[in-house]
Amino acid sequence: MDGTNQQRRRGDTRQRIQDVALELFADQGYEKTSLREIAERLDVTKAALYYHFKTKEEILVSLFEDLTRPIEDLIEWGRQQPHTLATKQEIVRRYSEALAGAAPLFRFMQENQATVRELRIGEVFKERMLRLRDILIDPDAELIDKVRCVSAMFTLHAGMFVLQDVEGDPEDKRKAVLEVATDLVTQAHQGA
Amino acid sequence: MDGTNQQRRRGDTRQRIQDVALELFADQGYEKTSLREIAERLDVTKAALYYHFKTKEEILVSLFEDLTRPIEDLIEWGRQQPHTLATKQEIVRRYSEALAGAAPLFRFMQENQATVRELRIGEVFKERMLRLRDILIDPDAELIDKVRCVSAMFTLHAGMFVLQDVEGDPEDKRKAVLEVATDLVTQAHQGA
Amino acid sequence: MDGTNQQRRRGDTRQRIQDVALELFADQGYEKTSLREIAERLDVTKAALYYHFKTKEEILVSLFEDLTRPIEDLIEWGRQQPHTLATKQEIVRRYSEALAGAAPLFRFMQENQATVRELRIGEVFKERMLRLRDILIDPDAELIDKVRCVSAMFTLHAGMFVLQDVEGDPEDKRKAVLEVATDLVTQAHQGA
Amino acid sequence: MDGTNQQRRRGDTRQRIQDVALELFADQGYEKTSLREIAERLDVTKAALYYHFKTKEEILVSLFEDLTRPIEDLIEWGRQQPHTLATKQEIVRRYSEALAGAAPLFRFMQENQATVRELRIGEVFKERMLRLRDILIDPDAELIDKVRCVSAMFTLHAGMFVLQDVEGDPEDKRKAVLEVATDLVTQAHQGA
DNA sequence: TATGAATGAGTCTTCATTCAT
DNA sequence: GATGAATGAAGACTCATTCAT
Repeated sequence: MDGTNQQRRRGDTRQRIQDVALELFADQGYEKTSLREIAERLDVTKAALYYHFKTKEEILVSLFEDLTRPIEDLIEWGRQQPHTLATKQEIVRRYSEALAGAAPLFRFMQENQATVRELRIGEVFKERMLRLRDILIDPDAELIDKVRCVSAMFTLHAGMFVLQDVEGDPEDKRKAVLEVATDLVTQAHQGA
Repeated sequence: MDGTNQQRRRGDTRQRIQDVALELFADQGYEKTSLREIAERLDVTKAALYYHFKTKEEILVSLFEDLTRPIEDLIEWGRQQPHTLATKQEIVRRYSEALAGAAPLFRFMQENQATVRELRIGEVFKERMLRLRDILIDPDAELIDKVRCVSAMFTLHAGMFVLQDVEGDPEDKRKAVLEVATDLVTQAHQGA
Repeated sequence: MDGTNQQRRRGDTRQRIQDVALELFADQGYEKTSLREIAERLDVTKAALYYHFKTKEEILVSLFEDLTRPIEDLIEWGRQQPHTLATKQEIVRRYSEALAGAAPLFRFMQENQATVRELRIGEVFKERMLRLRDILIDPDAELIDKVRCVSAMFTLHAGMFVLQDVEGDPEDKRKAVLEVATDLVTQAHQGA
Repeated sequence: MDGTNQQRRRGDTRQRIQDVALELFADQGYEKTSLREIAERLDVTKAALYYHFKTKEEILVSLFEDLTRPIEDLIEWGRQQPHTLATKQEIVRRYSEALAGAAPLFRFMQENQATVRELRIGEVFKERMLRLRDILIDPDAELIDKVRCVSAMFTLHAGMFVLQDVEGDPEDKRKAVLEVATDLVTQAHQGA
């Protein structure tokens, strides 16, 4: 009976560590999640974690890299497009989808900014956000339009989590969030 | 010269603890800030902190209570007004000002959500935000208008910090953020 | 209304400290009772305790001295009597009464022996017990009779506390304990 | 020479912790024995203790469980016997032996009652003593006979430690204590 | 692929005590 | 007859990390 479970666990320990770690990081925060806790949940020893990852931070880095590759790709694609309104709207649309695919990670990033800032992924993430901003808004745009863009990005990032206690279908909510963000970017593009 | 310092330190240690704690909490996060660090900065012993505050969390609670009283008052005021568009705009305007007066604390709340959620102030803050939301938007409004309101609140909370690397006068930035938030609330009020 | 209380508290703080301390020491043990706790119960500051007593241990010493004076006197009296059976029985009877008059302290001594042993009163108490033993039993008596005497003393000391969960009038219990102890001493006196 | 020591230390650290802890607990009391002290004696770090035991209390619990199993068994056996005088005497005899096998622990329990009462083992121990009492004496017996039984138990528990400064062979002393306890139980059984 | 055993640095917190006022 | 403010030492406990096996 346990045989199947044991079998299945062969070879995918690394993946299971990532899964549990992400869940706990997102739930409790990075600092409050200890390697002991992760190990206990998986029924392995702490030392086993160190076979798969060099440090605690490395677990997070691996999650970040694995889960945000689509976003990295999206942004790189965006930089090579003409910065038309259509492109911007397309970017926002695809960004919204990408976020939905890695929701727990982004919830984590959102809720642990102080911690993330000190970590390796903090730098990477920040720089990525700046590249995204530079696609969505011209550096010479009016201040208020910059704010609109930043607001759109924030809405995308945080919208979902904050709406958790609002009733309604998650996909409907995502669409609503997307629409508001698109509006903001559109207004920003057209200037006051 | 030390004489004056010593003199001045008489009786205001509690305040000085709060000041240093807020700075460190906002800078490094709650968990990464140890009481040892706070004490060292003040050149007192850890035990001295415990003379003034019962626990580490109490320091944070005291900061929260001292600094967010105007906001609590504002929200209570708002609940007693008719929920007209004008009221909503007034609330947003005054909220923006109140936030500016406690910027470091709000930066802290924003960047340490995972931590704050487990703390006593997390509950209080969340409940306050819900009250604010209920002033800004009708519970029966369209989903998208709810999102607009939430987006407005987020814009106010996070706008300033995210714009830190954008050049420009802080007060100008605040005005821009306020304008975007006001727009969102206004759109939300008028429905699609 | 508080005036009377305040009035009454004038000048008897020392006594009140002793009362509260004894209660807490007996209830929770010496180490687990902090001066903070005592002070809080009395609604004074810790420093006030130090006005009346030089150290924590001194509070205990004062309790011991105040409450065990009758016992000290009793033992001194006993030493000057002829060591007849009648004397021994009389000693036991009066010891039982003396104990009842300082029950909380003796409960404390009984339940905190490890602690008391390291304290100043430990030595005094032990030496007193040896003097009592030497009254109750001849140094050349059979081993078993010595045990009987020690057992009698223990019965007196611990009997009451252990019988707390037995129903019945406290004074009846004391009488029963006294009778058993007297029996033991009598048997010891008469030898096998 | 250190080689052998090192060798020997492999794998029996848990046991060594228990040994040292029991010695120190019995000697100085529970509260006055710090984990630092235990660790230093063993030449390991405090953290090593926490690898083997979850808390300080757990060390004590493990000692209690390991050392009092025979007593638990004895009492369970006793409950299933008819409560005749012979059974009672047999119980007392075997209890005396069991105590001798765990003398330091019982000395500890005896001398740290206030502390033990607040600990997990306090409950267990108290309940065990009540079961023993219920074997030795009928709940409807005269008060004085109840006292005799309690006195017998106390004599067994405390007798040995108190006789430490009396000269004589330890086994002789144990026998004498046993005899006094047996007498008391016998008298109690036969009623006044 | 893991585990068992351990470490060193650090955490928050509590305590008895002191002393100027 | 007390308080306010502080200290130094110590407490139990947790953590990320290491390494021989």
